[in-house]
Amino acid sequence: MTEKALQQLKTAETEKISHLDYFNIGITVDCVILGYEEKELKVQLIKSDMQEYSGLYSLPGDFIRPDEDLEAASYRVLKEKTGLDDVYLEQVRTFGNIFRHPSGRVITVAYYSLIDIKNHKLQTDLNELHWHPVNEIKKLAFDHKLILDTCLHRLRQQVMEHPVIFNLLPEKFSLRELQELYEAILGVELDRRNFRKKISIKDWLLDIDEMEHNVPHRPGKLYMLKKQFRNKSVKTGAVLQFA
Amino acid sequence: MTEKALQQLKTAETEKISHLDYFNIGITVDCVILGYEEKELKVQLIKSDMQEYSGLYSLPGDFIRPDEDLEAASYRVLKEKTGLDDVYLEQVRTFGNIFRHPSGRVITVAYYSLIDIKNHKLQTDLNELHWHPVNEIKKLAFDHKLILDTCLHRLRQQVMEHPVIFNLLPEKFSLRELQELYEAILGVELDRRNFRKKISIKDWLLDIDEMEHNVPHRPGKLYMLKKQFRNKSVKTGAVLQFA
DNA sequence: AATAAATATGTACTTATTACACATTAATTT
DNA sequence: AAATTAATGTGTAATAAGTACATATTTATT
Repeated sequence: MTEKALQQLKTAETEKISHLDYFNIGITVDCVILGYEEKELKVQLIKSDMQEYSGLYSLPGDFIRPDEDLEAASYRVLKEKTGLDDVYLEQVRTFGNIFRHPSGRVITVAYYSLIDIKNHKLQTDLNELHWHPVNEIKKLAFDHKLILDTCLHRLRQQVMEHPVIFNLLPEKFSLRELQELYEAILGVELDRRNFRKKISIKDWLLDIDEMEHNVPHRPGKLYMLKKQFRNKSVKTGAVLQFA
Repeated sequence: MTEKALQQLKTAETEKISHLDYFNIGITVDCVILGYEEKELKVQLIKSDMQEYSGLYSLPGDFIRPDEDLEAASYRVLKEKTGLDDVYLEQVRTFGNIFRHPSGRVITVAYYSLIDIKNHKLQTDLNELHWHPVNEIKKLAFDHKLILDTCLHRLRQQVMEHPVIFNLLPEKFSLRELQELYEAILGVELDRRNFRKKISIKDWLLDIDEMEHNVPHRPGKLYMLKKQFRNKSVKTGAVLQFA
């Protein structure tokens, strides 16, 4: 923003556009909270109780407080809705069409978060949020279907380049579980041998010399993500990548 | 955003957080306007006239008007600053740290734009913006260095996957010019033969059977980008890519 | 006419991707 | 206890993509 714009603002009360008008835009964060269960990618949704969208679900979100960073606002929403605070979270895009919200001008910054549904700290009873398989979602309140699709698109990009997918799995997992998760996110079938070769080349995994338990077939080996690849955000330091 | 948040807002005047507080956040767009000239990537900057940042340059930007879409706001800034309106423009990220702006709480949505410096419609005399080679920029006002770096990082990603780079070139260009542009953006040297092979495989270019003029060496052939690859935004339809 | 500087082009080598089959192990069934 | 089932675990050949590298050609300049 230029000084010119600020001057405009400071003297705005004497002009047509009033000072207040510039601040008459609400700004929120919306969170696409993703989990993985029963070979499906799922998202937390709440039933919209706005008349305009009765019967439709919407994404959890809230206004950004004037004394709160963007990331702090989305972490707060996450903590309120899931009880979790040490989670992967990434900004995706800001949505600001004039008529996107029936109650007035509201611009929203969309984040997506990846959590382990089996995390024992996860509390789903804090509110009226429930898991919904993303593939079954046809329509959402507001522009939330667009927001969801944009986040899923970004997730698919990230997954091909960075080890972010592990945030959706328990600490220990088998190669089969990992492959099924890739397949669920990318919507493709992968060849087991080629998949294992590719993962092996990445050198992300630690063989912890344990086996699966309670599976109705021959148990597979368990692995963990090496510590140096654990990420709570891809963006951390990312702008320095080419510096 | 949930209905609960709206309820909170509607009844806010009876509570500690006043209704006005929620709207007491300014929201702007900032534009990283990029061009290419003399084998260098350049960005349009204006000298900051804020006391806090005297002597430093900053990115062009402005407040979003209450009746204006996000994209409309950034197109408006672009049109005001360059006279151009048919340009490549893409949202990159929203920056909202509490103290990023000395005059108050201002959240900004960053866009980057790619323009052809030799476009005859370009008017650089509309304002006090000037081109600065991005590699020589060490410090900017506000958090604008971070915004610039984030946009450049995104540009480098896009360039590897999509034919966006052509927005920085005149309609007709030689393979040498194209290669030098890739080298400037990616900060690497490329092998001429391998580069040409890769470009040829992409099948982006139309051989228009013309040669360079006024070059102090053997002229090369000129090419154009095929029409179907002309993009004013990578995001157009992108969310449907995996649908 | 000679020189300089850039264009234009192809091949061998290495690395990555894809397609594909069989022996092994543990749980389950008979 | 033996047979069956269902998944794990592994390797190789074929193809495609990426990398390294040199020479003849064309135009402008000297």
